[in-house]
Amino acid sequence: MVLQKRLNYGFNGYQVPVIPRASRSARGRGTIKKKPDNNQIQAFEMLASVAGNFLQKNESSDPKNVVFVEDPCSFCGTNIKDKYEDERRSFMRDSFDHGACSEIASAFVPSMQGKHDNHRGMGDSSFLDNHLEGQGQNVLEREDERIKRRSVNGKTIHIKGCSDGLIEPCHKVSKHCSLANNAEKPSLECRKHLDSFPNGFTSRKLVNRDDDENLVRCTQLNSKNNNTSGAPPDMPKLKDASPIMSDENNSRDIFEFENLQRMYPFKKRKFFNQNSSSTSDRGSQCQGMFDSSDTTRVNGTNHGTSATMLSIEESSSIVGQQAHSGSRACNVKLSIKSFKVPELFIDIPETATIGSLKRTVMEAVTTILGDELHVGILLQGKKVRDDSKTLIQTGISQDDKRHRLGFMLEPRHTPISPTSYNDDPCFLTTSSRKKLSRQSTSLTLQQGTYNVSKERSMIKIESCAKGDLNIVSSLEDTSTNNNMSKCRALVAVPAINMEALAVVPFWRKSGNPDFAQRRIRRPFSVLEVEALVQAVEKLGTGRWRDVKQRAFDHAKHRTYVDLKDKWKTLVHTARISPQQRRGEPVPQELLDRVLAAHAYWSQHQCKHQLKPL
DNA sequence: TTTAGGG
DNA sequence: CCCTAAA
Repeated sequence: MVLQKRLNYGFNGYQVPVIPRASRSARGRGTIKKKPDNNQIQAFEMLASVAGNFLQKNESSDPKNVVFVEDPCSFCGTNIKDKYEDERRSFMRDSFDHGACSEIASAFVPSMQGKHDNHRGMGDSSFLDNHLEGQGQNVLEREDERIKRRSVNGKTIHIKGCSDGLIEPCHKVSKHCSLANNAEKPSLECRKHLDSFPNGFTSRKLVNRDDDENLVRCTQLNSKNNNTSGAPPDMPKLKDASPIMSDENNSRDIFEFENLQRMYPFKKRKFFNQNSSSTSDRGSQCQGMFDSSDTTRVNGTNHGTSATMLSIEESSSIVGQQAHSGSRACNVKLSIKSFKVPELFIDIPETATIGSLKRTVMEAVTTILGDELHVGILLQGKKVRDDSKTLIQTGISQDDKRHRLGFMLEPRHTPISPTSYNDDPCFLTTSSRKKLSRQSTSLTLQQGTYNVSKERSMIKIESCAKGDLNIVSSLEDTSTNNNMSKCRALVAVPAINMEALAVVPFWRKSGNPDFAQRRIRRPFSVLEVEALVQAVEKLGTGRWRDVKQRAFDHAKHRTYVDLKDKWKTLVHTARISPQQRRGEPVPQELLDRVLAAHAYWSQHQCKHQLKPL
């Protein structure tokens, strides 16, 4: 079926980090490959998809067919609006107070369209405040006003009650989607779902309900449909309900299905279209959720192009699909590009027990993920099971940056193959990883750069969008020069996939390539070039380690491979005309020396001996 | 781990 | 800069 195809397509885009080559070829630099934070983003996007659904309007080709659900839902027995508002407030209170990413705020503030910029840093309190105080109020308390506003925008919003179950609508969606073109009938019923964000996102009440199988299903993707190599991502499993749908239930999931898959193609294309992202641009990858139900939200540069499912610009978080909405039944006019989970700070004494650490982390994470999960802790790849040990006893101290502490979110009721990740979580077999990952999210403690008091270990939890990791890693480079190196960033790596929600944190060395991040680009300065030239003149072109040691021993970010590469480019640069050269101009004198040295050492095999030039 | 080269 | 075969 078409939907499945599209879904899998999207998943593949995520699963298989194909982005790199394609994007890299565009410019050959500043692109990302197998970024760990992509996975993170994915994961949280999955969450976002639920959250986003709340705001999503699933507009048909006819913008008039925008429907909101207002009345209490008989299924959940809750007034959606009230519930949403409660959740929103709770979320805001719990999260934003701690410097949550502003993007989240926007996610909860549908009326702030157009006000969201990329590059919003975390903890942009003023930004948050503004919207929380101002427009945030509009979300529900002033629903009518919002409706008015929308109406002014030429859209008619119908408010309709949710009279039946939350799930039932799902199976109707496909129909409605197909009808969407005709603007016959908006997928009204679907909206019940969509608009019940709290139910899907933070509300465990609903999810926990034993009789709420349907709802659970609706927040899951059909894992059976992994008919391609890539395992489809999944929502974090908030409940140990069966994520597997029976055939008869299949249609029910179409809706969520749709919403999720909708997102992926965009994401995928985004990367492919990321034709000029410089390193610094990656900081902008931290995006929030946006309500782009209003077409005014559409970013002018990334929509309306022929790339129906393609266009997502780096800086935009939502892509309007006006241009082709009419030609595709199920196209929605918005997509969540990325979703940032607010950072959480955990300040815990070293003498605290592992158990308390777990609980603390759990508390924080629970705010977002719901509390049907518990935290597992990995240290050096091994699970720490003894809750009574103290952190220090376990080897978790602020002074040791290398202990590589990892946190996992695991479903309470789902036994996780102990052998699998006990031995080495980084080398899970595909199958075992699938088992694990289905309901697990991993949080990894990575070296970071946060200040911490001497007596306490401050662990920063943050979901990382691309930019974040970038920041972290770049700070790492300079950590030796500041006093921040003793801290760590706890990076949430919710690699949530349908089939493979990897528990695997990111030991780069462990060989898991999915968690590698391209280093930031650092052009060589003339001084560096000079040092390099001088060293090569002395040592030759085949002893890069020595060159490194000799001239760049203190430049942690310059590896001998870097130096070798630089020499390569220097030779090339020296051979081309000055007009063709780019970047900071290298003095001709240096380039001459490069050629000379290169020529010399080409003749004289630099056999481990210092040869005078 | 390093080197050497292609991408 | 990345990725890797080879050494």
